[in-house]
Amino acid sequence: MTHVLSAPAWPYANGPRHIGHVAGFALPADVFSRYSRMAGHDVLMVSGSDEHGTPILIAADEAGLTPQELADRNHRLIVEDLVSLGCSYDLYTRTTGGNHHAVVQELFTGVYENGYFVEQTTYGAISPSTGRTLPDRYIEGTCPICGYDGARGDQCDNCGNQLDPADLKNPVSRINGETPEFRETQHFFLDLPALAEALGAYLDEREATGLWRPNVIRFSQNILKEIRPRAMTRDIDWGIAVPLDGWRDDPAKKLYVWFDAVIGYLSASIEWARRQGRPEAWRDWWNDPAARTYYFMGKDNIVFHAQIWPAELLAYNGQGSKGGEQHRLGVLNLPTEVVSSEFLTMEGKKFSSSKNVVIYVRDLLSRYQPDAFRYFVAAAGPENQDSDFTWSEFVRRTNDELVAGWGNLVNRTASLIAKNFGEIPPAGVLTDDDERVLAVAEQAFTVVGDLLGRHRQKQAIGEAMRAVAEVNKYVSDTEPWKLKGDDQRERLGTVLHVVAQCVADLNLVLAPFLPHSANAVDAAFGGAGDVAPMPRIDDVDDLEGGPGYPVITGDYTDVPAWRRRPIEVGTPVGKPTPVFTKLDTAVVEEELERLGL
RNA sequence: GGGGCGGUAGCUCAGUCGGUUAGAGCAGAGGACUCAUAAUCCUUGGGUCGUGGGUUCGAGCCCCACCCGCCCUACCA
Repeated sequence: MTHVLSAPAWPYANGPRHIGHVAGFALPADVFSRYSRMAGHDVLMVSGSDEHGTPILIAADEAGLTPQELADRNHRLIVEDLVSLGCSYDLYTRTTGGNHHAVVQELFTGVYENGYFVEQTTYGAISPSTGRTLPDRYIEGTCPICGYDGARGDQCDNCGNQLDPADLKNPVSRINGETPEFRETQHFFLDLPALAEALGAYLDEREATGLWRPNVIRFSQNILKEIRPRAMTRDIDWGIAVPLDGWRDDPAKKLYVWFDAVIGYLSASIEWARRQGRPEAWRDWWNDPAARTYYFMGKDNIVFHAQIWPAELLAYNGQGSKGGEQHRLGVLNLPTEVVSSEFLTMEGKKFSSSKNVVIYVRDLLSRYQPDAFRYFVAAAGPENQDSDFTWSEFVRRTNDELVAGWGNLVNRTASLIAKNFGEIPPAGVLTDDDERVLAVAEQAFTVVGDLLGRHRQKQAIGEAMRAVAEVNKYVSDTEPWKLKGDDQRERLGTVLHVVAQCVADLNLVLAPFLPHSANAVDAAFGGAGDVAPMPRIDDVDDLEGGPGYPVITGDYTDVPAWRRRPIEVGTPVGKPTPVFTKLDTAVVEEELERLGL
């Protein structure tokens, strides 16, 4: 019984999220969380919408909304999508909440008091009309190297060189066309060099566990070599105030969005505890060194989770080369494991909303079952390397593996039982074949559980499906439909009892992957249909008096244990309706057309 | 340009410490069965392991170079 923090990345709220996003963090984290709860751990799964930063401002301007209005709208959309997918967050909140602001300022203050912020003057582009930082990528001009006139401030798309925006000829803002002003400005930099030694020691210790994916640990070690102080404030009017005199009331200076976003894991844990009425309960996951904390994200976020976030924690803890003191939140745990996925592409291309190379979560869920998509992601997602979502492969996986493999086993089993007994029959004497297939199903808990604990979900679901195939084979081999007549009645009951037990076992094993259908399968065999608890949306008040907002939460304490649960003889089983929908292969054409392919 | 990861059957991928004849699923071919959403089960063909060198008794695996894809190298998130 361990405290396990499951921390999926915070979706950015500048628009609805596409399937590539959820494939990289929300779904793997949910599978892991669901499994961990069944395995008996105290799981806290927290995340939320990331709502600060320049892209939100720009999207709001384009939509004619305030940033808060835009964030409100997208937060609600993302909440609905994640609930539709069945992601079992204990709390899914947002970074514009009052609690988050307070926790971020506490972290900033602790880091500041420990001496890990250095104030530096930088030279950067500012929009004269708004006073906002103009990030490099939002400046356009003529490339000083090749003369291409559509070069971005960070890089020229024509010659590929990296640029300094101050060197661009005729620089203009891509946002409103005005000429940016390059001027000096004061910012707080996180003193990463002063934390580098502690970070290195931390990564060495993590590497020694052998648990991190090799590319993640190697990459993390590598970026440590060229570590520099990094600005943690911005010239922007949308974000969290810098809690220092002279800064606090400056409307044009806010904390850098990434400084606050990663703190969300902590603030959401605290928010969860406060909403539980047990305001100190979060400490079990954050102050107890025996707790384990797992962070799920795409590979582009490794630097923020394996360097910036641990650095913020070390600085707050006073564990860098400058020392320091403990603060109100105590000594906080660094990530046990940074579980980074690769990228999902779509029909061989990178996702791009602007080019219509995109499938939004809600579009997919409006036409297909959430578990069909969850199956695809678990079996063919970007766990270790980039993987490609194609509609033909989605249809094939759904029809040939989910429907024809697992769905068919469920259906034929329930059908045979309904037809012959109408309830779970008792088992008589077991043959070697009976014992063998029962062992396969029971061993699936060990095999699949071990893989899930090590974040090898592809292999895990593969092993589960291999067990499904073995049980299908057992049904074909024993031919229960041929066992007619009174003298074979007991044998028929035995076979069907054995298959029903195997189906019940595998249904629990598959529940982390396929929670919606796990409940449907459970119900088809006379259960309560509650083996996989589902999240819900609550509209809550802000804890610091701000406007209320929707959150995802749920009660997941009452889950079946990760082991065989003997089926009960006499449980009524009626004629089943198929759990999974077989897809017409014509949908491939339809969907490709929708994408203009 | 620098750093990292990957390239294995038509497709998607596995391949442990260097060790016998490189595996699985799907697709293809043939057969069995009829409980089941024409699902299931059995048999079977299919490979210059990106390219070229090297180390070794032995290389998919280790070393070097190159080609291709992706990520990072940003004040995007």
